[in-house]
Amino acid sequence: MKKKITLKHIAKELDVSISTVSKALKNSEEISRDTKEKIQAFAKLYNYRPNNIAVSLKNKRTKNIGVIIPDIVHHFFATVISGVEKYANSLGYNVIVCLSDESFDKEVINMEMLANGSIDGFIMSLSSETQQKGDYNHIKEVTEQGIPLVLFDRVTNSVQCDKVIIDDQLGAYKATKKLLDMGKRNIALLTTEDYLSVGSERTRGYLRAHADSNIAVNDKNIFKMPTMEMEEALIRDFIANITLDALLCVNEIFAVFGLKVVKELGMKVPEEVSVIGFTDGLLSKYSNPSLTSIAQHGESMGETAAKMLIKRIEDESEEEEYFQTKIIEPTLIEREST
Amino acid sequence: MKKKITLKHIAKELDVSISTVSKALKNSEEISRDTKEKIQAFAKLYNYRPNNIAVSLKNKRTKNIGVIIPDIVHHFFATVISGVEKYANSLGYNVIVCLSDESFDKEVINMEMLANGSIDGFIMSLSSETQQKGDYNHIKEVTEQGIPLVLFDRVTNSVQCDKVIIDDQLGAYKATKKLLDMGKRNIALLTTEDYLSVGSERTRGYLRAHADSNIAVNDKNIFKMPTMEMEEALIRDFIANITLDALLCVNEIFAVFGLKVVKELGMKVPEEVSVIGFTDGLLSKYSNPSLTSIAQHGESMGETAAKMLIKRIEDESEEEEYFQTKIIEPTLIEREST
DNA sequence: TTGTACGCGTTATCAC
DNA sequence: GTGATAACGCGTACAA
Repeated sequence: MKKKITLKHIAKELDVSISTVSKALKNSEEISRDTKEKIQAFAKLYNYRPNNIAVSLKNKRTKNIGVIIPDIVHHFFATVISGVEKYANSLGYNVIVCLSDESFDKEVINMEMLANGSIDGFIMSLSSETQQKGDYNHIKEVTEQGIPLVLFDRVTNSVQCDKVIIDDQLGAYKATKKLLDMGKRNIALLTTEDYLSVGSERTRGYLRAHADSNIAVNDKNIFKMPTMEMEEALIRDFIANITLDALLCVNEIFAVFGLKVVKELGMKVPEEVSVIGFTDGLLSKYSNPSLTSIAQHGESMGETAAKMLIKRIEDESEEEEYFQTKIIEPTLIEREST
Repeated sequence: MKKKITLKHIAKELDVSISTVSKALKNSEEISRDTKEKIQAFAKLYNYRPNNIAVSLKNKRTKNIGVIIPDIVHHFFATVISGVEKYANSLGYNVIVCLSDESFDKEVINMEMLANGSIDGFIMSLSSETQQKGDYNHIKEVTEQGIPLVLFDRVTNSVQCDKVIIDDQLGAYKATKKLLDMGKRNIALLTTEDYLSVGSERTRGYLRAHADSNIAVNDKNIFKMPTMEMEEALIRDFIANITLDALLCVNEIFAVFGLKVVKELGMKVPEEVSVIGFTDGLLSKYSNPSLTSIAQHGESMGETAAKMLIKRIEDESEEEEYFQTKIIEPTLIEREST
């Protein structure tokens, strides 16, 4: 087992000082060609690499980005991670992923863990429990310490920081409008309780589309799921007890399951009932019939968030405190279900 | 902006030495009650937390685990991450995720980046390109440095280390046997080239099941995809040019798409053609009809891997070099497609 | 009971 | 051209 080699080892072996080695490896002009060559050859031979931890301690820069998301199994979050990863890696940053599991406590613990020097900045999406409680002190503490933060997707006005979101209202509006224009008049909406920022925005878009078309909304056609959890029975009940000619869902899991229920109840898709979901993931693409859906562009969201964060991290002039909110436009992907 | 507070600050503020502060915060017996109380109160007030980086440098322990996977969008890998995360976090470890994107080079770069002190150990699944090249030097270097490593799912015999896999051969065997027992005689197999360890194992299971039942295999019924990529045209061609009464696929994306093609070609599922896939993810669960599939238990795989790794990390007695391979038994989940 | 000194690995400054 | 020294923040053996 050959242990990791350090500057000290090289120095001793070659009988020079540590600082000489350090400079030589940086190709400093101060060092003679001979010495440099000797040291560089030796370092290459033993595959010397500076210890990241020591460098971090010295520079007060870790080159790590902390990403906290509620859940990794949802396709949307996975794509965001992927986007963050790509951009961050290209600039030499690592990505530390923590899952809050939709729990306030886990979110707090993870943030604290990372905030003590492990990372240079955060990218996060709030857990549903956090949004429900409306308690953002753990986040404020972090920003007050001067650690840059970018919130995405599930955000809040209570925290001053950079944000990346999609225009959820517009997404829902577009989808609803399309359905209305197709002549649908009984569009069921399967959304979440209002404390989830995205749920309430999407509900708003649905309502606005109706208002714009001067079409009344039947309250019975709207169902707000208590959490992001799939509760099949609730969805079954909802759909079975209304008459609908279209179904709009706030995520693709709800959508694909809703689609299934609709078919089981004997309605034809898309002939009798059209279905549209949010998140253009594999589920939408490969469901049967394939789902028309509102793409949230997770990868580009992740990339944008990473870009904003790294800019903040590397920007020395910590003067200006104006924060930006980037809004990504959702896209309607039409498939077989409409 | 209140900067992060250090022992030094506290010491200066309270006019004691740094070591006194350090000891007091650890509730050392050496320090008088008065001093301890004073220091602890002050620390709590200013929300003191030790700097992880400094502690890491000192202890040569980062409490970070590096996870390298080919891809995060595949449901299977996402569940593994989730399993690793849960177990690791419960013991105070962070998880650093890197994606190799099925690329050898990215895999090497990421490993090197993390190996220089950022993590205490690796959990990884080989990229397809790495398996194809059969070049494992970057991995051997890491293990030779004494960094613990656990390989999962896509593994190789060329590297000596702990491993967690599912019994892929058995999984395919079970599925094939079931189909044969149902009277199916033209079972198409949609797999990958043999260089992918899981693909070749699954193919083997398929063949063994036929042999055990004394049923000849028609070579035309086996198609090996060149990569893990979905290439819709290839799958279409394959299925259109054979006669089949069942379809077995090595992952759920292939399966759900295969299902679609079969239906488009006018065959009824499951009446005329049965379909079974690997990976019991959301796609399988919510496809239409829902897919019978072989569960790989990703979450428990992740948890097992994390458990093995952390044990290795925390085990001081680096004597014994016997490595384990944990084999998780796949489960056949029966749904509507068979 | 408290403080001094040292080391973890690196880098930057300054002295020779 | 080379080397000694200090510093990043923490913890601990040892000295006072």
